[in-house]
Amino acid sequence: MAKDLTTRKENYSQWYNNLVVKADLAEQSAVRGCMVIKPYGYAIWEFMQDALDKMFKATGHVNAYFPLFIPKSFFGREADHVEGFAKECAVVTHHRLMNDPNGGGVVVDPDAKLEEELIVRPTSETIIWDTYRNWIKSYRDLPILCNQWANVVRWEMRTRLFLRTAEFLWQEGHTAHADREEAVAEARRMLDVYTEFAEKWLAIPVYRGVKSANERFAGALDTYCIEALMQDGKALQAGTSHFLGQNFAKAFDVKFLNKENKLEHVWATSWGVSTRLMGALIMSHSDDDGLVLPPKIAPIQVVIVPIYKNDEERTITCQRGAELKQQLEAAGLRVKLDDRDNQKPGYKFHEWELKGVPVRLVIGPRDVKEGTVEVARRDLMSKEVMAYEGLVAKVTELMQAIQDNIYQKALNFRNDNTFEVDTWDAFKEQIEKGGIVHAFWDGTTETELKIKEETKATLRFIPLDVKEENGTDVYSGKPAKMRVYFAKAY
RNA sequence: CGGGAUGUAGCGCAGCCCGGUAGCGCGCUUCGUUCGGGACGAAGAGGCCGCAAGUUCGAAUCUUGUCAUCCCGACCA
Repeated sequence: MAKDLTTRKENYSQWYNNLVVKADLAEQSAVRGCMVIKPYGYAIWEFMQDALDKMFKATGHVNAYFPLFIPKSFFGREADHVEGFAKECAVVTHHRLMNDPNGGGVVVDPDAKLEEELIVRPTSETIIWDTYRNWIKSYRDLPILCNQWANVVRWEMRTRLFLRTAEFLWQEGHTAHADREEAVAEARRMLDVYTEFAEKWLAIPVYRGVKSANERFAGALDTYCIEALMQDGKALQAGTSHFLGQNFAKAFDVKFLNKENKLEHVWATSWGVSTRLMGALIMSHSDDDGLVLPPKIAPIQVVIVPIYKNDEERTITCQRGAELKQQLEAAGLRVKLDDRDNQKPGYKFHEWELKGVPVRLVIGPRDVKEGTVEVARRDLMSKEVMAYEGLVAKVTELMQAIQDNIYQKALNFRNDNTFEVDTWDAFKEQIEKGGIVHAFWDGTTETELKIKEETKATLRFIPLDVKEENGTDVYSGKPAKMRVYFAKAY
């Protein structure tokens, strides 16, 4: 176990907070609820951004940027939307500071009050749809497939590093379409993109589904989601894609002339993932020794640690290490040679394990003489001695093997912790223990809320293409047509 | 917004009950010895004790106020 890292069993939430800070991913800032993302954590986010951005572009999307500030009046236009976000908005009321004439330091200049307050965006539907009105006149202007990488602010009561911060980074796609079918297809397509990203890159298996009316995004007709299961048995919503219908087009008067020369409202989607994925990544794979990063998004994929007793040995092992680094980099790997002279090998081993580097190569004088290298895997915490010859190919293969193993392990955990239950007692008992529960639901919000009240479990999603079958609701005992998934969630 | 807790060196903490001018561990700096799983020795640097009043000859310590943060809930990506 890593020094000073709380174990998961001891206190899962403390383990998480501890790990985020110790692995140098992020730390609390001077501003309540806002974090500083440190270089190592930000590097992971950049790999996420890079992969997602490529996938967005491959599916025909382009990037744009819209303002941070939104006129207050915009929020009133869509009733559900304002209700959903009103309680967590940061509001700008003034535009100038001054020195307090009474010597109280810098104060807000009361003469600099804004005519209309500005809301720091909690999400950008309103400002974007106000803009789209000017962009869209004809069916020939559609579809619009825009994404933006941005920060947003939601004034949360209680925050946690990456999982829920007052300010967070995300991408938000906002698309406009000529008809309903195309918009629904777009929302579904982006759910596919998120699924692929979560599973192939982050090695996080996800369930795909649609939210109940109660859990739907404010202003959406349908909210599709990917849900992941964390190691403590709680679910985490990892991404959402919304079919917005014509709600925003109506609220912002966005119409187009169709082929029949008739004026119609535009159909919309929006979809996003955030730095919350960092939290999902950490909680899916990491252990009591620290982070476990899937090779595809690990800022450092291979770390090389030289072992030596004197200057001469230091020279030859570092030389061999540098040579190996060059070869690995030529093969496209991200490599760090840890030639610091002020730390002993043991210290370095623990540090890189804490930071989740997938593979560690150790080169001592013995290895140089015998043409070998010690190869250690972070995911298995195993090590073996391999020949220096042909090592590049072996390490390259290891990357995929580790990526697959991490995914498989998470998938097994997820499957082992998804339970089908048919009685209310079994439901309560299982929710208490943790995991995802698959049970019959009568389809009413009333039942959903009662279940939440009594067990704190929420209806996470209704599976896509859910099969209709007859059963009885696990709570109400009323006839039910389908099984859905419940869990306690982040 | 309810409940709990904490503010003393970069980090983690002790000292407070019983007032007398601040200490420990880690880290940091320099030198030497070390180096195949978190090294050791020696010598150093670093703090108006969250802030503001009050009591007192004297406050990290007592009183009052205030600010902030963290944790657990309710709400949310």
